[in-house]
Parts: sequence; structure tokens; C-alpha cells
Amino acid sequence: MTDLKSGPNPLFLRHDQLHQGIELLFYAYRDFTAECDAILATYGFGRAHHRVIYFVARSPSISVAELLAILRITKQSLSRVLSQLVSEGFVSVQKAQEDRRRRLLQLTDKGSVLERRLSEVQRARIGAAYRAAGGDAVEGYRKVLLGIIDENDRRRFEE
Amino acid sequence: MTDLKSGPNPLFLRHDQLHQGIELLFYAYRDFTAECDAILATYGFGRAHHRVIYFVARSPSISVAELLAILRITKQSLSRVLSQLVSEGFVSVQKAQEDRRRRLLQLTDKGSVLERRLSEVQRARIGAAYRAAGGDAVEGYRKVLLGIIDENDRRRFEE
DNA sequence: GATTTTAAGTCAGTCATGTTGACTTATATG
DNA sequence: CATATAAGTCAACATGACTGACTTAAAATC
Repeated sequence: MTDLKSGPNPLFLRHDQLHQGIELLFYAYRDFTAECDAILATYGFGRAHHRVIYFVARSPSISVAELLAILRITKQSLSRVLSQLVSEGFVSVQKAQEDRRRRLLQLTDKGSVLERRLSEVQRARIGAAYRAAGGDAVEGYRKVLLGIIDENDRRRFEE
Repeated sequence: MTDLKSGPNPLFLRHDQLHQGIELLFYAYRDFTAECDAILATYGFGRAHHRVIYFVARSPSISVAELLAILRITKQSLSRVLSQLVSEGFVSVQKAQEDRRRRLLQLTDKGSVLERRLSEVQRARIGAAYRAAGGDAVEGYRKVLLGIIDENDRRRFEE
């Protein structure tokens, strides 16, 4: 039962194959975040600040509710990091014209500088991994991670 | 400058391609851990307990120092969760015969039950993603994540 | 126009998990 | 015997998550 032959595309996945995939995700996430954590610490920020900065950069004028849906945290949790970022001049807020209840978030120039610094580090790491692995591997990486993500959030990656 | 054609294995990686890869990792990690977090909460445990249980299961008789090297946390951080797991009977400790300073960790039967429950959830998720993506994609997933991991830790994945 | 719903913010308290620093104990090694 | 190593401990602190209760302002609905 344990020594089934594993072809190139096995229908039956052995536990140790799956555990390898689990561990790769753990180690990769650990190392992917570590460099930025060190940079953020020099600003008195943490990983939570990075996530806000990152997603505001990707979607300028994102609303608070949209950001909460991405991060899957409570508004009280977001509030602490967001109000820090706003009061220290990394993020600016303006009311939406159509619906003046909504607050739209942008990076300030200062915020953009930090975002670029952080993103350059992460692009360098993932870029090196992409180049070393090759284009087909990148496609596989995308397919598998997309399959891990909750179904409702996969549409974020349709182009 | 922005509309370079992207072949199947582009040497030049556009920022938005890299950002997609970054976001896939973020969402996948977020969703990969969420289910287990909910199970762990019913035991009064958190993600840190899971990591200990997981890696002790993979390497029975792992030492405290080896576990610290994997988790990249301080011994004081590990101490809290590990001593909880030991006092509640999920992990057992015994001195190494050759070097009686080293403490070797094992799962108890109770610990193994929990480990299997958690790993089944994660194997199901990654297994479904693997099957949906196909064998070549899995190979790509592995290659890219391996490239993201710090060089010194890549040897963990040599067989 | 009054009521209800929605978007966001706030206050207060708690918990999990990480950190640093200082120190102890037991054991192995030079 | 002296030193180095593996592990544990005590204390204090930071970060980032949580729940619950409440407020404010604006939009939507009855």
C-alpha cells in the first residue's frame, strides 16, 4: 500500500509528496517575509503595515472595506496600523465622491518610497526564483497556488 | 519599455508578473493556514503549536535546537508552546542517550491523533490543488518555492 | 420625512506569539 | 579543572490578532 509507483502525473499522491509541498510553502513564506520585516523594523513598523502599504500600492483608492476583505482581519486590527500609517504620513485618506461614507486610501510620496523599497526586495527574490526555475515552472507555481486559494478569491487573478 | 513581449520563458520579468506571484503566495498562505487555525482554537492552541506538532511528527526524536533552526524563533518563544504541549500530553521528551544534554521530542498517541487531523486537512487542500494543476505544474511549484527559500535550507529538500 | 442599513471609527480588554536580556543547570569536551 | 554547549527559566515588552459595545455620518428604503 505504501509503495505504489508514482508516475509523472500520479492520481494518488503520497503523504510525503504532499508534506514536501506543505513544507516548501512554510519555508518559502518564512524566508520571503524575513528581509522586509528587518527593513520595516527600522521604521517601527511590522508585517501588518507592509500588507497595507502593499495592497494600497496595488489598488490606489482602495476602500477600507476592500482592504479588510483582502487581509481577512477585523477593522479594529486594521485600524491600529492604518492610523499609524496615516498619522506618520505614509498613507492619505479621502472621502469617495459618490458615497461619502467610504474612505479611499492612497500612498503619499513618502509611502511610495517605502513601498518601492520593500517591493524591490521581494521582486528580486521571486524574480530570481522565477528565472532559475524557468517559464514552465512559473506557470506551474501559479496553477498550484491558485488551487490552494479559496475559490472566491481566485477571481482576483483573472486578467 | 512596458510592452516588451513576454515569451514562455522571459528573461525580463515585468513588475506585475512578479506582483502576481507575490500575491499568490500571500493568499495561498492565508487560506492554507486558516482551516487548521480554527481546529487548533478548539484545543486552545495556535499556529505556533501546530508548527511544533507538525515538525515533531515529520522528525520523531528531533532535538530542541533542530526545531529552533527550522522555526527561526527564540527558545523562549518555543518554550511557551512546547511546555504547554508537553504538560497537556501531546508531546513527550526524553534525554538523548549519547548526549544527555539534548532533549528529544516525540508525539504521544494523543499528539499523533491531533497531528493526523491537522495534516489531513492540509493534505486535502494541497492534494486537490496538485490534482487540479497536474504533475508538471507540481514540479514547477516545487522549483519556484525552492528558489525562494534561503540557500542553506534548500538541502532539506534533497532526497 | 422617518427609519434602517451601511461604512467607518473608537474604546476597552484580552490573547497568541514574537522579542531582548540575564541567569541557571546539567553535561560534554578540551 | 575550565570552558563550551544544550536547554530551561524569569521578567518585561511589542505586535498583531481577537471580541464586544458603542458612535457617527451618509446612503438607502419604507
